Amino acid sequence: MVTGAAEARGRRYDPNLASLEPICARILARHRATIRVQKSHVATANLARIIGAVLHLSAQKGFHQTTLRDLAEATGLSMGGLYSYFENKNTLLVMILTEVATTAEAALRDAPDAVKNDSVLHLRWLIATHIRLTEDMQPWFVFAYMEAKGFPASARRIAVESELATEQIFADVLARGVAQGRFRVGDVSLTASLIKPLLQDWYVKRSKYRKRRTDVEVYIAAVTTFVERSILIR
Amino acid sequence: MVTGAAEARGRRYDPNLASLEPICARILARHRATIRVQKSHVATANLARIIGAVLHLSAQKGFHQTTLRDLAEATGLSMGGLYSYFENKNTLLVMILTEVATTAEAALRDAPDAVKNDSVLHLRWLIATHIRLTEDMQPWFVFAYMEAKGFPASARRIAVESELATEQIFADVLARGVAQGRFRVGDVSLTASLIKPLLQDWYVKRSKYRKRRTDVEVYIAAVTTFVERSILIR
DNA sequence: TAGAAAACCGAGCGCTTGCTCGTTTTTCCG
DNA sequence: CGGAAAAACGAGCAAGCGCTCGGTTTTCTA
Repeated sequence: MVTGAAEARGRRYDPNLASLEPICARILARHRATIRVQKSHVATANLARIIGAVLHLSAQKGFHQTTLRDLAEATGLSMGGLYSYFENKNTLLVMILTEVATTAEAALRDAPDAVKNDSVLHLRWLIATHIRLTEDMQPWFVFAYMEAKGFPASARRIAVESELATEQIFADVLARGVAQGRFRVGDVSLTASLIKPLLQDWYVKRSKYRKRRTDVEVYIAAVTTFVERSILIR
Repeated sequence: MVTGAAEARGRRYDPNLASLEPICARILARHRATIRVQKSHVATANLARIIGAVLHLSAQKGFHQTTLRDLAEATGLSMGGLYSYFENKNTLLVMILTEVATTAEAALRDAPDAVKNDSVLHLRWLIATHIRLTEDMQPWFVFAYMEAKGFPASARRIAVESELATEQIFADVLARGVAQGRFRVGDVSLTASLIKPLLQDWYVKRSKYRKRRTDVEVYIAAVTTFVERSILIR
């Protein structure tokens, strides 16, 4: 069971992808035009504090219930100071959503060639990478998952399209595996939609698994086994 | 594949469980002490309008973003009129959460005896019943799933405990099936936690499946096949 | 180290929110 | 039909919201 896990474990995604400061440097670059603070290291550091606080507070009471006064207190900045980093509260939401979407896509499309050539290994790699990435960026993914609703259609679309893009990556691998006679799958895209929630459960219900002391790698192994028993041709 | 679906399909849950008016009659009974409107049919009818509107508006913009003025307009009642049916906005949330929790538990514990005796049939029945129930009460379950967070710990506990109760029902059947030599399952409670998100996906991402024209029964069959291939001993 | 530029500050503005309460309308029944 | 009980009404209140802007502090450089 889960043979070849070693190969799949071999190369992970770039760790810079999932660390707060590098992410905020990328956000800064993307929003250079509207962020009024000039010095990059100051801007990056404060963005990290702001977004860290947004993620933390939103996880507790939700984004809408998080006020800018809460945020000021948590970051040590003032009301006015905050507004040098974003033009309005919605911008904050969009910053996070787009960053989650692009990071997820970048990480999942970056499989090593050796893995890409073998659909079984590739699926295994995708499962492991998705779970590890969302483990490292748990607050980000929870935020994108929970707060996307009820917002400017533009923001919602980012989240929905990202979800579909991820699903499509899985569907492609499934289709390839079927063509190669490795997988037995009735409806490829429906099966991909069944795998997705197995991956999402890890970050959406993270506290449940923490309480049960379920390890990430144990969860990865469980999902992998569960999926492979279901679709692998032996 | 999915043989014996006929038996499992034989008896469904009581349809009164999932219809708006009967549910609101139950809510009325539970909150008789605090609801100031005396006549039962008036109270039930208006409760149905109020809660229907809450579910509808919350699905669009979230519970917190739904104002009592929105609610007044949607129901045709006045601000003051609304307050004859609940003491504050949180009560509305608690009403819905508790009703979802008790209904889910009642429906899932109500398997026919013939089904209960066979762990494979029982698991099949649980999957089908869960998906059908959440299909019929989709707005309710989405509400409980999305809005539970960031609220008086009491309300959150209702949701979390309900989730665990459901999971336990599945775990029990899995354990029985393992004991009877019908299922091969490494970790019973971990497997139960993997089945749960497969069921939840149906109502959480309902619009995605609607867009793809995936039928409920097709989804039930897909989940059943997926799970059984994974754990059934052939 | 002086002075300009960059960063930060926070009281205050207009507006919305949950909720109340004195009043009006509707319902019911002798 | 009349009058009391039940139900519904909606303007108004205090509190809290996102956001601004004139002023202060910090940082950099010449």
